[in-house]
Amino acid sequence: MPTSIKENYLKALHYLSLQSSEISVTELGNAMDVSKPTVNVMVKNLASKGWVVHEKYQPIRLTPEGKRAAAKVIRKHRLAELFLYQVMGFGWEEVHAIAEELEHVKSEYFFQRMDEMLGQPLFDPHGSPIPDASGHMPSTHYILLSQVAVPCKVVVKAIADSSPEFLIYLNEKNIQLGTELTLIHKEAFDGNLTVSFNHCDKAILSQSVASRLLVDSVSETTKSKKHR
Amino acid sequence: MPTSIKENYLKALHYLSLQSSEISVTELGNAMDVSKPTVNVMVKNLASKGWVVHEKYQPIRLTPEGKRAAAKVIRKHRLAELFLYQVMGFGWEEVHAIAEELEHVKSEYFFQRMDEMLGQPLFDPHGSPIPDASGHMPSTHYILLSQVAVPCKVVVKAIADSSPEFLIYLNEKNIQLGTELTLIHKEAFDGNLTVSFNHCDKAILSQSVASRLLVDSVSETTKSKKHR
DNA sequence: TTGCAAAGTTAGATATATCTAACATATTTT
DNA sequence: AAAATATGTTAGATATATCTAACTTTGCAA
Repeated sequence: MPTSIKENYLKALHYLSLQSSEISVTELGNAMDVSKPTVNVMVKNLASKGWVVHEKYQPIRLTPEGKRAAAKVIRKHRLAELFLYQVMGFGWEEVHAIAEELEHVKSEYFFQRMDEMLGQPLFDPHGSPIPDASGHMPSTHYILLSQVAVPCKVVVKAIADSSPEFLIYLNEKNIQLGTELTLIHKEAFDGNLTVSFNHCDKAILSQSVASRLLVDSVSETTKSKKHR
Repeated sequence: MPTSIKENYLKALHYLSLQSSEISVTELGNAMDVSKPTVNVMVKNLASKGWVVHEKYQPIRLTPEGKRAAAKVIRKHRLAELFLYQVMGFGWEEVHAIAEELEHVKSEYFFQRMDEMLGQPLFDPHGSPIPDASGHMPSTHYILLSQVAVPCKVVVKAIADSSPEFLIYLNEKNIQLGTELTLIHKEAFDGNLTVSFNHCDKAILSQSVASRLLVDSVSETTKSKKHR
């Protein structure tokens, strides 16, 4: 069983692996907000547990067991977030911070019961998929709003940044998961996107915002309606 | 803010204080399952935080701030137990172990919300009173079943031992909080108590069991019906 | 009232997770 | 290709929480 600190390293390694499976000591140090020597020591430790592979001056890489261990922590985090949102009535901008603590609770029963109460949910309140109990991370195929070509119609599927600041911004703009955005114009200079939604709202979303929203394109033939 | 280990020492000190406000290093070591030197170091640490007073070779004593800090942890524990029982449907024999973890969650919102959802409850599933948010521990006046003179009628008000083993025993015997016990006979030799309850059940409760049940005597005039 | 056992303390070691300072290796730039 | 910069490692220190071994104090009993 990893300590909660090691669990946090595993999570960080998972998120960094999304960019590239090869992770540098510096990157991990920045992500965990610790010095490079600290990373060095910890990586040796994680390697001895079989969660990463690492050779001198080489990049760090999660092993399959490491990925599974990370997914189990992320499962707990996301189940907790959805529980806090759905059962306890917290706002989607509040759940992340509390889930950061709950994810380290060891009791499997606690999360099993959450899972049951929520009906084996597939997504957390920010649209991120919930890994299964055996540590399998579901894959998603969403794209960043910033990478969509205009004009186009898309649906907001997930949020790539769960910070309260960003979520409160979305609350104010009235953008939620499932909101259908019609992309009207993209400013070449700064990437600002003019969008309309909810049949009347209109907004200009900065590059910064667009790169934090994961969307799915709405095919004219309205075919795929799989999840949420 | 105490670390979760210090929170456990505070809890142990609270429970030992119920017997006598003067606590020995040995007692605390036994309660925490650590060596005496470990207690020594930790007590210095707790004293530097103002939670205990301790002079060389003297007994340890919780300060008012220490009592308040302990009560806050116990509040979290008991709120968590009731939440697990009432909202999440765990058995009263399961909640203690999970609450041992949840009590260390720092987020005040989490417990505030539990408190609201449960309607500012006064007692946990084992009948123990829930301290208020400012760290005030309510007093109770219940007596141990083992100390009641027979014949008599009493109501089970609280359980002095939340171990799954004991609670499962009570489940099997069909004894719950609120169960009215008619004490028929007390064996002088071993303290075995013959009791009847639920209008038909009868049981012989050992000294060991009777000393783990907190009861209130049922006055013939059926006056006080304050809590649960 | 002395002597010994129980209780408490000190000293020094270990494990985890962190740091800074100094050094080593890679990579990039000119 | 050499110099400069970035990246990574080693060594040694710190804080927390723990241990064992050895020593001290207290208090009871002979």
